[in-house]
Amino acid sequence: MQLMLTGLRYFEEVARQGSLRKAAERLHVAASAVNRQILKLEDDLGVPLFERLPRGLRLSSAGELMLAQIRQWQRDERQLLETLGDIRGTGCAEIRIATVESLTDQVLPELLGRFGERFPRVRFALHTGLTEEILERVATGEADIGICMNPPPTRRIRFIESVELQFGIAMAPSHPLAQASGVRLAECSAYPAILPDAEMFRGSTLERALATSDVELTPLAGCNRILAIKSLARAGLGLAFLNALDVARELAHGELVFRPLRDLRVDGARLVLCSAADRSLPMAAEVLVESLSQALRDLAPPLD
Amino acid sequence: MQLMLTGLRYFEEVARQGSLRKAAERLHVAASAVNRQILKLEDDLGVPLFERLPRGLRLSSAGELMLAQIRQWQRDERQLLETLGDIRGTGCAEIRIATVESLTDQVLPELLGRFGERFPRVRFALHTGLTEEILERVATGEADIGICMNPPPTRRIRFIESVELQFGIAMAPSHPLAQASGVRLAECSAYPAILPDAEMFRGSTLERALATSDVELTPLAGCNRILAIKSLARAGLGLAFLNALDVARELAHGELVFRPLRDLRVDGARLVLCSAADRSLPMAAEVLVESLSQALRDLAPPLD
DNA sequence: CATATCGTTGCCAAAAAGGCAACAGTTGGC
DNA sequence: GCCAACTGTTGCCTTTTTGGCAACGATATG
Repeated sequence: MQLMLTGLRYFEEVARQGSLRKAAERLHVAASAVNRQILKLEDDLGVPLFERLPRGLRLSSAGELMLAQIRQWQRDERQLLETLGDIRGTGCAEIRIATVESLTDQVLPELLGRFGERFPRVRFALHTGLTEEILERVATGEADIGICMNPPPTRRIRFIESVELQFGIAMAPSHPLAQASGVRLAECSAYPAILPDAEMFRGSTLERALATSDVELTPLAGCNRILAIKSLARAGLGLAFLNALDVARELAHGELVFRPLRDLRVDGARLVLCSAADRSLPMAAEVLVESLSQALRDLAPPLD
Repeated sequence: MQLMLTGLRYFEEVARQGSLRKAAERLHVAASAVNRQILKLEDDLGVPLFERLPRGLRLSSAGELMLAQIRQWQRDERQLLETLGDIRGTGCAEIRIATVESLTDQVLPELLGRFGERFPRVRFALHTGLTEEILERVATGEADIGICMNPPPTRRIRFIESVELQFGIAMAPSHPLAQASGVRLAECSAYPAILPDAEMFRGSTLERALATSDVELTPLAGCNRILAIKSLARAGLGLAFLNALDVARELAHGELVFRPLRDLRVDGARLVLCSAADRSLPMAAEVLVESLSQALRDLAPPLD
């Protein structure tokens, strides 16, 4: 496997050896062949690359430049071939995932960990964002795989798997509603709410839930990070309107209590796995998609 | 003139066009030829570079990497060929000169200016230093041309031209000795002297002049820069022991007065042009050497 | 003066690349 | 539904490039 022109390889060896015949020997070719390549190079470039001495060849100024460049190219080639070698068998060196924030907390790390055992050489690029940005990245090819909430239908995107998450309220264990069994949306208005900011709110499950009712919440805080919303709820400041996945870890640790909203009749919290419609995924990415599909399906039966 | 493998050029064009036939058309070859190069590349690398769609080819992950590298190599190639083009006709893109400080004041700039009119694309690298360092640079090839004072004989260096400079004292016009016509070394001991520091003193003309006489100078200041020595002398602080070349510009401006030392009988101030013995100079450098030879010879008849 | 080593060149065989025509598959328009 | 217009691919052949071998002239070394 040689990406470089034979003449350049020969040139490098001649420069290294200072002699046509020595170079030819190491290259396992006839000296005349090497010589002709050098002469052709010099003729093409219009510049002598060597000065001819009675005992051999020595680089000219032009040759020095040429040699430096060739060495650089050889390094480039080695690295490229190494990376391509990694790709062989996996289809790619890196899988770029655009995802909602909540998956990066627990589900995705565990899944990627298992994936890494099977494909040790594949790296990952995670980017978290909101639905709009995720879809944009998938569509433009900046991301191979996307996982987002409630995506609008598009033919640029191929939707692979879709699961309905439980939507409800999360609160500190000390909160009055923590003991209630079936909470309605209207009951929540009596307590302070920790809401997402305008950008997160747009298109969210909560937006549609409020639109289909006449409930007015009493906002205490707005926030552009789920992590922050959860922290505020954990501190007992109020109710957080999230889905079960968002608080999976806090539930497991008993830091938060989750109650689904009983009267919610919008198909609100759809978590969707997707990729670009017009491109086929590398093999390893396809495998990862399959694992992700399974993982999402496992989320479907209510965690609690 | 193409330094890159044909297969890589074809690949780049195919990636650009997204189609074998379109690429083949732009490359002025048959589509089958292009196709075979691509297939051969993929076979050699063991990785598919394109995914085959009914409407053409699209880059795979491996192909993206490959393309990025090839684009880089194309940029490298353009720049290299440009530089080599500059070298064509001159033999080099840069001439590296190691020289004594005093030449960089007036003689060298003027000479390089004239040289630049004839070889506009040749750049220069000037390095000033003392004899030892200059010879070292020339010998190791760090410099193409050296100009130094009183070099010890070596067979690693080829001495091209050698001129004897007048050695004497430089002083402010107001100095008592400025009016004297023939000054002896012994007379100088009566006045403060501005001497070079230990490193500059070693091997210098002054060292040998003092060694062959029993004169004791009265040092006022030591200095490691000729410029500083001259400035001190110009300010009237004392006598500076230099050669005529060192003060050529100040003499022309009337800022200093120079008096050769009459009784000096050492072949002290030899300014020598040299290059490495074991390498031949690029054409442009050879021309510059010839100009320098002439310029040095022009210094030989006393300036004053 | 002999010998060894250097780059270079002519002649010929081997290998690589290119051209042409045909084939199989998909897409888009009528 | 069929035809035209694409696509990539393959077999057969010619052209071009590259390599091997032997010999030549020149230079340095013993």
